[in-house]
Amino acid sequence: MITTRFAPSPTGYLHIGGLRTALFSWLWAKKNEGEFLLRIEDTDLSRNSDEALEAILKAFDWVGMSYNGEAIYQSKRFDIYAKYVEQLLKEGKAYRCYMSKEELSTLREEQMSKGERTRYDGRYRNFKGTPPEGIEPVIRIKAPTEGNIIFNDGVKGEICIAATEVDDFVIARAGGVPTYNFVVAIDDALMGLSDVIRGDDHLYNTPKQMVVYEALGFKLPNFYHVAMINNEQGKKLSKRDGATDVMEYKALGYLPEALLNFLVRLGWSHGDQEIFSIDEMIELFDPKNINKSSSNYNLDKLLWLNAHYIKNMPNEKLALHLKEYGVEVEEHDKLELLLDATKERGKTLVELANQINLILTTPTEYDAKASKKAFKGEAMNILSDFVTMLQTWDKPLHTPPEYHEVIEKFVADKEIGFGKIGQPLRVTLLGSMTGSGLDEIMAIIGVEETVHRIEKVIKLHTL
RNA sequence: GACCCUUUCAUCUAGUGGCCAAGGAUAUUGCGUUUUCAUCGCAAAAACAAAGGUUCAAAUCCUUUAGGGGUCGCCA
Repeated sequence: MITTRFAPSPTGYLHIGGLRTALFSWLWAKKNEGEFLLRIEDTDLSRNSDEALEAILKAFDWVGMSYNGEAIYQSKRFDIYAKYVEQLLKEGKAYRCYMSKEELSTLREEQMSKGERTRYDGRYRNFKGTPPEGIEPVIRIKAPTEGNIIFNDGVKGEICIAATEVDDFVIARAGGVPTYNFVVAIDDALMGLSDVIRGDDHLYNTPKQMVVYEALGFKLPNFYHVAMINNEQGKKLSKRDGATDVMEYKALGYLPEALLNFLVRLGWSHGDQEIFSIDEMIELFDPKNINKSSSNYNLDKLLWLNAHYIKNMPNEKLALHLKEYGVEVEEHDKLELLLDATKERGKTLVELANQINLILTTPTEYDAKASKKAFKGEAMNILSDFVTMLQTWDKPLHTPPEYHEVIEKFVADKEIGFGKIGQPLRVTLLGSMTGSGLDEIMAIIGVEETVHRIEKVIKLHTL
């Protein structure tokens, strides 16, 4: 049985890097028909916020990832942690340390100046005397003092860290609140995790957590440390790099399936395959194919994927998404035609919404460059004649081919090139020189609106 | 500074000693399709960080150097 988890701390929005590790964990659990659990790391009372937690849950919901059972809150488990602190104290595997913060920082400065990695020197490890007055002690765990701490990372291979690099770290603060590395190890063990997939910024926490596992006699899970996502310049992703909040991608018009496909290919691959449906990801994901090195975030690829998913999405479903972007077309009688005519022209739902609005609303502005080019010479007469032909047309006018026939007949009768009517008509209908096919546009808006738009232009240009 | 991780086209990546004078994808450029734009199709350009080894044979193994990242909290 594979059990994985995502363990965010509710101090901000869900970051795309966090979403990727969550995705990897989720996929691995799903693939093995195991469980994916959610744990909220809120042991730091002062930094938590309800809004942050809500934002994280909302982002999970948006991408369609769900977790098994109830979310676990560490803040509600303090009694459990306290019990284990007691146990370790009793067994002599942990001890009270009365070092003041001033003493600690002096020690660090000394070590730093000697060019050493800073760490606690163990001065209270075997302390038997009378504790100093006025100091509320912290609890430290006894870490091994010699040898190496070795574990086999599922991504990076064997990791070997000298025991001297791991100090007797604090497991309970003055006041008794337990610390991160202590509670993570306990919860991961108690929640029955088989596989811990996390960012490689946690690599150095692993030996510390192993000390806790060892002291408490817990079974070690498999660890996988996934390298970071950097910005396009290869530097650490920061707010200045644009969207790092998952929900921002929704606002920008990205489909969740595109974002997940993008993220799953950042640091993971399955041969040459680029497009993965959610089901395929679940079927094919395996942490053994996770890359060792960090990867750069690349907006072009995400955009391409998003365009791909828009193009291939059934129109009904697309219409549902579009509602979130202020476009109500579900009830439109030409829905299929409208979306088929526009969805290849929008890389994001925002762009697609604009394309649709361009067709659905009578233009109020006409692109200056386009109209200068299109509305010259005989253009108004040609448009006027075209109106006449539309109004006297005696065959049905509903589909694009039917409109196409009108235009064909028109250019044949007039003995003019397609461009003579095409350019002015396009600018007339859309206000711009580029966009969907004329036949489609007319079929969508109908004869009446077509005529209306042409007459509006003629009126503007004959005053 | 110390410790740990990492290094294939601009970017994401395939590649586990011979199938590699390195493959795919995005972006770029060109051509074609399209009355426009977009889509689509075809083509081009583009990389094994460097130096030493090991081997009949190295992108793949080893060493060193250089670059990038992470960690060194009574934060998580």
